[in-house]
Parts: sequence; structure tokens; C-alpha cells
Amino acid sequence: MTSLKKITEFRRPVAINLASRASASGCEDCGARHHGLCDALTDDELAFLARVAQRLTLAAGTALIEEGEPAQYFYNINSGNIRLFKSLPDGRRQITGFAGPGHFLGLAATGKNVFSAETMEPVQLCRFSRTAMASMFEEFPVLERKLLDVAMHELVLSQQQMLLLGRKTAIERIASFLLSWAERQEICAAGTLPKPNTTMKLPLSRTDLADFLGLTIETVSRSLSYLKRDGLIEIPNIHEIVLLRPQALSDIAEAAV
Amino acid sequence: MTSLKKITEFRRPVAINLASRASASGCEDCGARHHGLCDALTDDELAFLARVAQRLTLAAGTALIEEGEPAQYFYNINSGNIRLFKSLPDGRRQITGFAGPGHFLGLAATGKNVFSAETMEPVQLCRFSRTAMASMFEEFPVLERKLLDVAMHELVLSQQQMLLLGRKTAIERIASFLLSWAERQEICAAGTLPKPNTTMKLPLSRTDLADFLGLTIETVSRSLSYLKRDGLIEIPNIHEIVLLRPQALSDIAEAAV
DNA sequence: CGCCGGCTTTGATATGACTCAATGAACAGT
DNA sequence: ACTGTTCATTGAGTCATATCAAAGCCGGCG
Repeated sequence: MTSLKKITEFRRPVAINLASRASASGCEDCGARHHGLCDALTDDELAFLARVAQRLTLAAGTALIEEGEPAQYFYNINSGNIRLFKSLPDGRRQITGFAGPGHFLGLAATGKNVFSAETMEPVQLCRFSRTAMASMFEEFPVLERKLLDVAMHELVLSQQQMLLLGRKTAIERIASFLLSWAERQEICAAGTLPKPNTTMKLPLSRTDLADFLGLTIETVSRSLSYLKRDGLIEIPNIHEIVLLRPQALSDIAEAAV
Repeated sequence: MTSLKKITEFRRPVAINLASRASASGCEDCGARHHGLCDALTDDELAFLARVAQRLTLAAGTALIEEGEPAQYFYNINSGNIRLFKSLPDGRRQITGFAGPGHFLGLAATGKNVFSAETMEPVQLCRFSRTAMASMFEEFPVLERKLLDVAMHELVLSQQQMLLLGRKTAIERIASFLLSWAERQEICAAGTLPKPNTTMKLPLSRTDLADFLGLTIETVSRSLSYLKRDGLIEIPNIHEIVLLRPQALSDIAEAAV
């Protein structure tokens, strides 16, 4: 299949959400509801996936993709969260996104990884070799359409993040992040606000938060304290946040005038 | 075609490079060499494109896509450059990318635009209606594969830009930009440096540059002056830059230690 | 229980980039 | 050539965030 070969040759590493229904990979939560992005996979597709996939469990803090290394595998996450990032030689780090249950980490079949990925907690995932991936696409060309949709969704998120990193103040970044994280956790529908007093989990360290928002941990901490003092949020513990006044957060996030 | 309908419903607005060879749209330069990303279109594809496309010429400064407005068309650029950006209510603006000859601006067939686009100079382009686009995909499903490739390439660029916006200093941003712009202009192959003393066109105002790099025009100007003083670049006129010492620029851009 | 080590919060100071302001250069129209 | 307009450069001062430093908190483990 020369045309197939071409695809894999040209495909770049990238993090996308396959939003597979369930699971070949055994994940109970990988419904199409993830990002509401594309249809669930068919049973045929799932069965095929089950045959070519390799299941793995990784401990927290495992580096599964390293920038600059040859890209060898595709991953589909079942449970747990992964951070994706790029680094500068002097150690500065920018987290470019997160991948959670249902997300898909596609790698260049040839070429090198252009970002790194580490598990933030114990992670269960399915790994596909280059050839398994290729045969999957051959078997189900419709997958490409689905991948295209999710890749485009990722691009939309990237553009939002560029606006945040390039033009928003520290407090605006924090407010924006909290709301977008709520959307990501499907606490609220895309484009809507969560209800007041909604509690959400936040499995990120302050360092992760800082590296995602282009700030320092001190500034992150100060901004959160500020929001807390003003009664917009509550922080019962380090991994939970209560959104007391989402509308007020939104006003800050979008710099409403 | 229900499946086709679904695609268009879910497709998000996004700027991608179709890298069409040339053209239905009459562009002499739209070779596959653009980004070296995917194969040229076949003659069949080009002929089909010619039938469904609508050719337009736009004056410099025309707003062709506005964030929040309903998305109606797909565009394929023949000549000229377009800036893509997002804005905050108070006027702060972040340019998220540029689209030049051969690039493709895809719009959600339903839904709203998530970014705005304006021509930076006179632009010739082809416009496709939602239905024309849909029939094109129906006719040539392989287009989706190509779009997937270019969407992934755009994601790679976005990730680079996030690192730049979140973690680089002003001078590093300028140096990075100059080199990536050279790559974009195909003055050098991806991943390589241009030859010393290479001259390149830079059809951006300082304001565009600032809004792309998350800086102010003053800081952009100062950083360029600094590079000029140190003999890394030459600025014969506002729309041209000579890269005297690309390696030195690269050392700054990548924060080599 | 109590000490230790890592992470977070808070405080004090420094600084890179922004803001405000003036000057300079390029260009269009008269 | 002159004038007005717009955009770019340069300078001076300010401010938001980074950096440096010191507590505070919390979980693990002896």
C-alpha cells in the first residue's frame, strides 16, 4: 500500500483525542462524550483495535515520549492523565496540553517526537506499533476523518492557549484555566459556565499549572489566593477547587470591560 | 450522505495548508513544496476544484473571517498573505498564525468562527461554499488524509509557538521568529538554518510582529535594533531582513547554554 | 508521636517588558 | 518641494511578574 505508507511517513507526532466509545482498550469512560467531538467507534472498529493493541500500566511520573527521540508508537489512554510539554536546553518548560482518558497520542511513524509526555498519575493505556496503526487505518479509513475532527479541535484549543500566553495577565490566565479545565472535565458543556459552587478535581501540581500558563509557581499561588480572598473560589485541598462564582471568573478570563 | 453531513457538522474552523499543487485556483506557486507536507493533488482533483471554486481578489486589510460570526466558506489562497488572530474585548490581539499561497482556511460548515482573518496585502483566493466543500470531500476522500497531515503540522507549529509565548524572552522570540519565518518562506529546509547573509522578505508591520510574538511594538523594535547592533541581522528596509549570522540567531532562539 | 523532606504560601526585592512621550523616517497628496 | 499622516525608533520611568528568601503545611516513616 504505497498510499498508506505515505500517510505514516508524513504523519507528525501530535496529541489528539480519538474519543473512542469504549473499548477495545477496556476503558469504561472512553465514551463519545469526550469533547463531544466525534462518533463512537463501531463494534467492528473496537474489535479490531483489541487485536492490535498492547495494554500497559505506567507508574506516575513515567516519561513515555521524549522530544527528539524516534517516534515508535501510538497510545490510547484508558485512565489517568498525561502532560505534554516542550523544553528549552536551560530547563524552562512549557506544557502544551494534557491527555486524559479517551485521548490519543499519535506519533510519527518515522521522524522524531516533537514534544515529550509524562504520566501525572498511574496511567493505563493501549500501545499500537507503527504497523498496527497502519493496518488499523487501512481497515477503517473513516478513522482518518475522526482524527481530522479531533486534530482540528486541538488546534482550536491551541489558539485559545496562544491568546492566553501571549496577551492575558496572570489573574486572567488562572481564571481562564479554571473554566477551561471545568469544560475539559465535562463539568459543563462547551461554551457554558459551570453552576456556582461546583467542585472539581485538579490533579496538577502548582509547577504543572505554572508551566502550562507560562507563569511561576509563586504567581500561580498568589493569583489563586487572590481569587480565594475575593470569594470567587474555595480551595479545600490542593487537588480540589470549588468554583463559587463562575460568572465572575468568566468576566476576569475574558477581560470583560 | 449522512456520514458526510456529520463531518461538516463537526469540522471546526481552522487554518491549514492544503498544499495543492497548483491549481484549479490558478496559483502558479501552490506546489507540494509548501511545507513539503503532502503530495500534490491529482489532475482530477484539480479539475474538480476548478468547477466548484469561486475566484476572488481582496484588497489589503479586508476582514474575510470574523470571530463569532457563522462560518460559511472555505478558502484556498492563491497569492498574498493573511493574518489569523483572536482578540479580547478590550482590544488586545494575538495573531495565531499566517496563511500564505497554498494555504487553506477551513471553516466550520455549521457553528461559528473561532478566530478572525484579515488580508495583509492584496490577496487572490478561491472560495468554496459549504456544499461545494462537502462534495469535494465526497468526490475525493483522500483529501481528508491530506488535511489530517497538514492539520498535524499546524499543531506542531502551535506547540512551538506556545513554548515561545510562554517561556521565551523578547530577544529569543525575535530570533526564533526570524528563523521560523525563513523556514516558512522556504529559504531553508525544515530543521536547517539559512545560509549566512540570506535576505528575506518580511511583509509584516511591527504591530503584526508584536501581536504574533506577544510583545509590544517598542519591544520588537528594540530587540531588532539590538540584533542589528550586534551584527546578527541587517535591516535594509522595513520589509526586508538580512540574516547575517543564522547560527548566532539559532543559539539565541534555542537558548543554547 | 515527632521529625524530615517536599510542596505551597507569603513576603521583600529586582528586573524585563510595558507605557508614555518625543523624535525620526517613509510615503501620499497637494 | 512641502505638508500631513502613519509607522518605526529611541528614551525615560513604571509596573507586573520573576526571583530570592522565609515560613507554613502535610504526608510518610521511624
